[in-house]
Amino acid sequence: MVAPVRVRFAPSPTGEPHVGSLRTALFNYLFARQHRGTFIVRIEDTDRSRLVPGSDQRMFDALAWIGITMDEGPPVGGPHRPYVQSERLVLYREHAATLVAAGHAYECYCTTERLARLRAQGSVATMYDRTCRDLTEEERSQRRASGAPTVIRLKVPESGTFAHRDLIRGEVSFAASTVDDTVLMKSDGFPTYHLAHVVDDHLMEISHVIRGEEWLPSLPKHLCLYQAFGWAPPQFAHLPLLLGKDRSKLSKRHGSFSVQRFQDEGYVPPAVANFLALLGWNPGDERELFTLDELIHAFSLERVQPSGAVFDETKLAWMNLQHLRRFSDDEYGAQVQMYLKRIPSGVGERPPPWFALLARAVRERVKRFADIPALIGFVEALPPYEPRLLVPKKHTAAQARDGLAVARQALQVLPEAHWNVDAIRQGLDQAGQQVGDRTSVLWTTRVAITGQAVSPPVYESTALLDRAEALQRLSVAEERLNALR
RNA sequence: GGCCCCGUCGUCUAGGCUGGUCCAGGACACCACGCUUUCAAUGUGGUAACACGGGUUCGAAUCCCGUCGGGGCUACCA
Repeated sequence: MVAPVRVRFAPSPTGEPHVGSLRTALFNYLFARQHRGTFIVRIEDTDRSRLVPGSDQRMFDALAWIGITMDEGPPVGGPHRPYVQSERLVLYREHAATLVAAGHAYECYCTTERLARLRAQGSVATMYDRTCRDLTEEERSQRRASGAPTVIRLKVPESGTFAHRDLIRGEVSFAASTVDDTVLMKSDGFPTYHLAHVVDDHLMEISHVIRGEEWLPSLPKHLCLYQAFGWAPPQFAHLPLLLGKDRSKLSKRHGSFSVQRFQDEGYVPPAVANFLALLGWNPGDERELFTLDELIHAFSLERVQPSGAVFDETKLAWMNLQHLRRFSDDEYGAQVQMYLKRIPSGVGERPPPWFALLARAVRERVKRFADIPALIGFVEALPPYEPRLLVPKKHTAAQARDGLAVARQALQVLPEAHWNVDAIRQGLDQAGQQVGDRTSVLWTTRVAITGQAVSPPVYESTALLDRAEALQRLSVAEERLNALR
């Protein structure tokens, strides 16, 4: 019987949730669910200077948005509460004291100024010079009496090797001589990430630590801590980094990659989850469209790649369209309605059927909801256009005038109650037959209705307008055509 | 500088552990043509990669060594 799977996602509440964090959360979640394990969220807020109030809640919202549910964490509680590190300070102090008492850690009285100077001059080694490591008891009480700020440092063995079998990279090892005597407890009484993380993971019985590759260099420190405490370390899996176009770690330099931004641009949660999952993982066959549930079944840590992955938004957009297709017109319309309400779109109040119609008009020509407003701007106001635009290529103004006239007649006979796409399509198609030239009917109508050469389909575009408004625009167009010589 | 990780089409990747079926497969993007007298979507076709150099072997994208390249970390931040 193997130990139950317990994984955790441990974000720092330092700002807007980022897609990189979301991916780490997702991999942890998929792994937990697949193994019928437990997914825990823990807030790592040990750095008071970088704390941004409210960002923990933003992160919970981002997780919920993409469909990740947590089994233990600040909002839901759990057997190992509290799940916020700033509320667990006593625990860290006790454990740090234990380490000092056992000779695995020591107090350090060096000032930050001295340490900075040390780093500045030493171009070779940037590690702590261990000045306070072997002080006598007398020397220590002397320093303490002088009121010097104190930190606690890990006493790393001078020789030996820290090795571990990473689930994604295989054997990784570090010579103890290259491992720094890291600070465990800061002078403000808060633990550093290293101490808090190891203590919590052990206390919370974490079985697998799945985190970004940027943590790989601190693995030996953590292994050293487990050793010092006499605890068995969990398994580790270091995920490949998410990269920008220039192949460096995704950061602000590359623009915004906040979860918020993707919501604002109208990407849907299953598409984002699908895309993020495929960054560094693949199912081993040629499938690439997955729902969250399908991901849970297909996922495996063994199939996660070790090399970094460039975040290609073009592919995300394509994938978004694929997921958008799973909505019916009504569902799609409802989503768009909610979306347009969130952003300033210029689209006024409309009944749900109107949005279903809108869905029909735009759904195959839009990859993200953010592209919709530009496509349907003509609905609220007819854009100015050159009368010449009404004349199709290889046609004369007279032909256009005829086509338009027949089109208007065909639509005019439609009563208000029959003002719908099907009737409009029928009317215009018949008009086209009557004239014997579809182009002169359809093209002129398109321009008259939308004021543009490029627009959603004529029938839908026309139906999106009120009957009176549509007829009005056709009349206007006829006049412009008449004025054309 | 030091430590560590990584290296297949522009991008995401399959294949590598168990060498031959890979003159390297799929997807996004791109190009061409078809459909549609809009745009898009879609269909068909196409361009495009095993970083380099040595080994091992009858045979290497696959194993070994080296080089080069890229990235991460190097705080009383996570």
